Amino acid sequence: MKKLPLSFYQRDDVLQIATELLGKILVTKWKGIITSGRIVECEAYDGVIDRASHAFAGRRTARNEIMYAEAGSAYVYICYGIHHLFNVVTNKKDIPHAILIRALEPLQGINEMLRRRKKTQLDNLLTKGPGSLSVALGINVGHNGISLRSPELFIADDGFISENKNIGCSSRIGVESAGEAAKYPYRFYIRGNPYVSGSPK
DNA sequence: GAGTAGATCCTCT
DNA sequence: GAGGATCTACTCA
Repeated sequence: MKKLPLSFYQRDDVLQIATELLGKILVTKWKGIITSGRIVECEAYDGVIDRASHAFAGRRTARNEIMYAEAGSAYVYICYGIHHLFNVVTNKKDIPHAILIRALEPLQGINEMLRRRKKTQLDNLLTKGPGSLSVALGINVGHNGISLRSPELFIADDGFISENKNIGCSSRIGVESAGEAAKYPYRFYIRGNPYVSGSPK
């Protein structure tokens, strides 16, 4: 299992990167405690031309500044006052592409994830949905801007065979008010995986 | 099992 | 002052 190189994140095609992120492993290691999960669902946000993106039309504020930073950074922000959403920043500096990680399949540290989620038994809701997986992996806004190749938080490839992914594609979730952009087929997921959020298609 | 409402607070207008 | 890249519990069937 090895960390993804920066060149993985620095490419132009955010949709391509999003599909390739499926099957990769997101790992956090806070205070020596490792938790990890395989990425089974994500959504691409296509920078300034995507109305659903925080950076639509070049908006640049203190909150979304990280979207304009170097590829391979983590963009974490709070939604609805409660949920911490974890994004991967891609493309070159000053091009605000990002990919929202929406669901994981738990791998390591399941007991710790259960404790963080205040659950007693593993079910397929543990890391389903962007707010839930952030809690399970211990991610919060304090991690905004850190590198995805740091010792505490990184994305790795364990050789998951891409041909077996069986990738599904649909419109994004929770962006109904974004007009035309709400219809873009920018959500990608692994078909049949029980940890994918929303209704399976 | 499906549908709905409430939680809760930071950010930008 | 409004609204948001959501989750959960509760109702009803």
